[in-house]
Amino acid sequence: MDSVEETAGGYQPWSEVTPEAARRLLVAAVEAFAERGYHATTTRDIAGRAGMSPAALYIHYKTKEELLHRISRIGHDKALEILTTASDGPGSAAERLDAAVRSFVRWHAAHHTTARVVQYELDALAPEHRADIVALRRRSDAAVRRILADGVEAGEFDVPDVPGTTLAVLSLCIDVARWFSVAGQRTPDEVGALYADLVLRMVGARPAAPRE
Amino acid sequence: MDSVEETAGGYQPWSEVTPEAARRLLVAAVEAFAERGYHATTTRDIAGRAGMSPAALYIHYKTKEELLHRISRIGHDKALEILTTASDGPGSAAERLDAAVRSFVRWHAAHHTTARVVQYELDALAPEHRADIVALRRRSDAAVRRILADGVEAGEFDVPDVPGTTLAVLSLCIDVARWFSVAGQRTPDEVGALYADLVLRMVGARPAAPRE
DNA sequence: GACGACGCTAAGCGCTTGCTCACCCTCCGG
DNA sequence: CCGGAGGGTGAGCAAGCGCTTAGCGTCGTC
Repeated sequence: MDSVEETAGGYQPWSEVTPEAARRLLVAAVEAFAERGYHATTTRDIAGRAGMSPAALYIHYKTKEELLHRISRIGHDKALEILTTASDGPGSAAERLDAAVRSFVRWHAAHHTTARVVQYELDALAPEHRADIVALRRRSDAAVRRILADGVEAGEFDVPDVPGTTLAVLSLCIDVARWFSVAGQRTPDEVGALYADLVLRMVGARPAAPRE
Repeated sequence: MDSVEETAGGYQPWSEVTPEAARRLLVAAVEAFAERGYHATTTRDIAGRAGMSPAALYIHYKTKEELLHRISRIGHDKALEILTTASDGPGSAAERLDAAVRSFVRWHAAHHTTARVVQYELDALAPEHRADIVALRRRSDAAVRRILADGVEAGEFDVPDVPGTTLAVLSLCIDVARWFSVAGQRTPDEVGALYADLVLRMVGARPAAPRE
């Protein structure tokens, strides 16, 4: 597995996870969870990938579920940051929507192994942990909805159903994590560009967007 | 759980699964897999939901994985049938695309518990079993791509990247299974109508479609 | 150079898992 | 009234699970 290169070579090197051994375990867990799913992954497998004994995991994390929670939390923080940056940024609604979709999709493609865990292992979380993740997701939803609402108000967009379209846009972007690189041959940038274009069409963007 | 009503009251009553006890087990497995995921579901849980002892499962199915395979197979058959019916049907490309998305989405919403298992538990399948499911998915992809290609050729659609847009359309529809009814308040028909409209916008449909 | 503190391991506990097996009903043809 | 077949059960096996605990080596500190 060349996963070390992927995470170490790229950005987001999980720098917020501070004891180095804890970071190694977390990265190993991301790989394992993405590959086989949370429930099919054993603590022995995670520790093994990190080059440690099974017991080492419990020095840095109380349970296997806490590991998932940490991963989910960091990932959702990043996702929310991407969306709010675009949402609060300058430019027309179309430009902001383009930026939001483009960067959100690019992240899901480039970090599809992390994204897969973050987006598809939600209900393996304990109820309390799930609650604070769900709160983050609602804020992501709000960020996108705001762009759409702004665009409609400014007459830039034609969107009969703003909440429904918000849901569809987010759903479309998130699902990139499921299929990306299984199909191969597209770069994250290319997928981001394609999806930004498709979403602008979905909202019936009129002028503004300096593209195509 | 009122799942019995859902599957018995609606269409697709799993009538193709012939010994009645085997059908009860399969329906129980669909519920359990959709709720907790394949790996988190125990054979005791499945048998319990079907009102049987754990050992009864092995009279009708060789392994737990065979159960998943049967579910996946039936579901993918249904999904492919829906798409090819629309794809081979009469009407303009826009009308056929509308029908395809509308019915495909409606199915994913109405049978979201089945769809969730079918679409998101693929890699719990054994390699040989996965292979024949993947073949079915490729045919689904081809059905949608054909509609798009027809529309472009006829000058009805404006689609720069047909394979990429095909992927996006299918991805959008499939992901309905993930979020539907968790959010609540929309009927399968409403989601189908919304999504058909969004997809027609994505492909830049010009005239034809007698809608909106 | 004694000494905790810390990061880690070997061994293993208690429990659950997928699955099996010996046996038991119930039905039905003769 | 018998007998065999097939759907079903209770008990349980081997293996694997998440997690714990006793102890070990290696530090920095005085």
